[in-house]
Amino acid sequence: MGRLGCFEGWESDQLTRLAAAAKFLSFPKKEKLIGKGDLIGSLFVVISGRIRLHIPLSNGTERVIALLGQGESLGEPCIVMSEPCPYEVVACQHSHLIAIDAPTYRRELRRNPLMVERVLSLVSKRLLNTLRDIEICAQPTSVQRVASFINQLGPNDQTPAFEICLPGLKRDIAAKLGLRQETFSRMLTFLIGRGFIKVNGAHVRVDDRGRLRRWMLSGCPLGASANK
Amino acid sequence: MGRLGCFEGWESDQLTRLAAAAKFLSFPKKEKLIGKGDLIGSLFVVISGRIRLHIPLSNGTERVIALLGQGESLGEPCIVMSEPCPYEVVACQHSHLIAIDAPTYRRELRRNPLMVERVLSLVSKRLLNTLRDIEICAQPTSVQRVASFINQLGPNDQTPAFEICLPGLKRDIAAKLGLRQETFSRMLTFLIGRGFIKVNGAHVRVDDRGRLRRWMLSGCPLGASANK
DNA sequence: CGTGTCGTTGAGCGCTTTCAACCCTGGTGG
DNA sequence: CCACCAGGGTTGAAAGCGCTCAACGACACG
Repeated sequence: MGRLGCFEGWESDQLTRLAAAAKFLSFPKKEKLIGKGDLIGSLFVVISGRIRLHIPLSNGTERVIALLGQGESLGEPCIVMSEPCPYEVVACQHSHLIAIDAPTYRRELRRNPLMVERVLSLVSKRLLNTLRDIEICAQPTSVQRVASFINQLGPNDQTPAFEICLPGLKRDIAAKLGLRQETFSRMLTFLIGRGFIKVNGAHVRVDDRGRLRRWMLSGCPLGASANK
Repeated sequence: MGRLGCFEGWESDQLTRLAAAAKFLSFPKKEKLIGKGDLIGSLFVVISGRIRLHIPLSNGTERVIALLGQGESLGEPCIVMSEPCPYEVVACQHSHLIAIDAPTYRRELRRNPLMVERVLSLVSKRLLNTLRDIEICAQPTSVQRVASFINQLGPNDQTPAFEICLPGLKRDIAAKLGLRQETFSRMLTFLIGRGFIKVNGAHVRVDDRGRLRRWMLSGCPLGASANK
C-alpha cells in the first residue's frame, strides 16, 4: 500500500491501522461495484485496471463522470458527508482494488489533521476537474466539445504540439462528453480532415495547438480549414 | 459576521483575526467580481443580493454554475489549490459581500484543524451538488431537464406536494440547465398543460410529485397526460 | 471459422436553437 | 395622470444539428 502515491506522506502506524481494515478485491469486466444511491461502506483505491463512474439515464444510455486508473480513489465525498453514491461504479476491465472500511477511515481522519488537509486538497481538485468537465460539455457544438476535450488532455503548459492516448474506449469518452459514439467518431474524422489532429487508434496527435484553440474559441467557422 | 451560518462554531478569537482581514464590499447589478482565469485573492461570503457563477461560451451565451444567496460563500477550492477561478463571478442584483484575505484564511485554516474539517464538508457537499447538476443536464430531453430540476428543488423527503420559488431569473435558470430561455419557457408551459405543475411568476407548485417523477424516469411519453 | 466487441459510415427524423415579433410590468419624467 | 421606455418573459416559424437505427468493417478470442 505504501507504494501507492495516494498514501504518500502518511504516518506508518496509521497506514498499518488502515491496512488492517482494508480488503483486496478483484472485479471481472462489467461487474458493478456500487449502484447509484447505495450507501458507501468503504473507500476504494484502484490498484490496476480501469473503473468507470457514470450516471444511468432514462433512455438506456449513460453519462460518464470519470474514468479511474491506477492509484486513483473514489468515494471520499460520500463518506465524509454520509451521503448515498450519486453515480454507478463499474469495472471497464478486469480490475483490482483495495477497499478501506469507512468507519475506520473516518476515525483515522479525525485522529490526523494533516490527513484531513490532504483529503481537502483531493476533493477540491476533483471539484475543479468536474467544473472543467462541465465547461467542455457546455460547448455549443459537438466539434467544439471534442476539440476542447483533446486540447485539455494535453500538458498544461503552452507546448505547441503534443500526443496523447485516449483514457478509455471511444464509446466511454463520448459518453463523458455527452455525445453518442457515432457523433464522436464523426467529429474526429472532421478534425482529421481539417488537419487539426491525427488519429491512430486511441492515439491522438496535435501539431498546432494554437490553431486548434483559436478555431475552437472563435466558434469553429467551417471555412477555417483554409487557414494554412 | 458571527450571525452568518457559515461561521458558526468557529472560535471567537479566530473570528476576530479573520474579521480584521475582511472587507465589506458593495457591488452594483451586473458588476463583475472575478473573471474566468483570475487568481482569487480572497474568500467571498454573500451578505445580501444574488451572485451568479458562470462560464462564458464561444457563442456569446453562458453556462450558469451556481446562483448564490445570503450566507453562501465562494472560492474555497481555488484558494486551497492556489488555482485560477474556473468561472466568472457577477452580481445579478445590487449585492453586499465580505471578502476575507486569502493568505490570512489559509493561515487560520492551518492553525485550526476543526475548521479544515468544516471546509472539507463544505467542498464535499458542493461536489455532490455539482454532480447532481450534471445529472440534471445529462437528461436526454429538455422536458426531462426541467422536470428533474423542479423535482430536485423540492424537499428531500418524499412529500407528495410542495411549492417553491425559482432561485433566480428564468433566463439564469435556463442557462443553468443548458437551455435557452425560450426552450425553458416552452417546457414550463408544456408541464403546465399536462397538469404536472402550476406556475405563477417565479412561484412553482407541484401537486403530485410521484406522478412527475414516474413520468420523468419513464422517458416522458407524451401520452402520459392521459394518466389521470 | 464463428462469435463478440469496438468502431465507422450512411440516411432520415425530431428536437433544440435561432431569429423575430409581441406582451406585460414597473419605473420615470413631462 | 399618462406616455414612454427598458427589462423580463412568451410565442411563432424555420433551419440546423445531433440522435436513432441500421449495416458494415476490423480485430481478438475461443
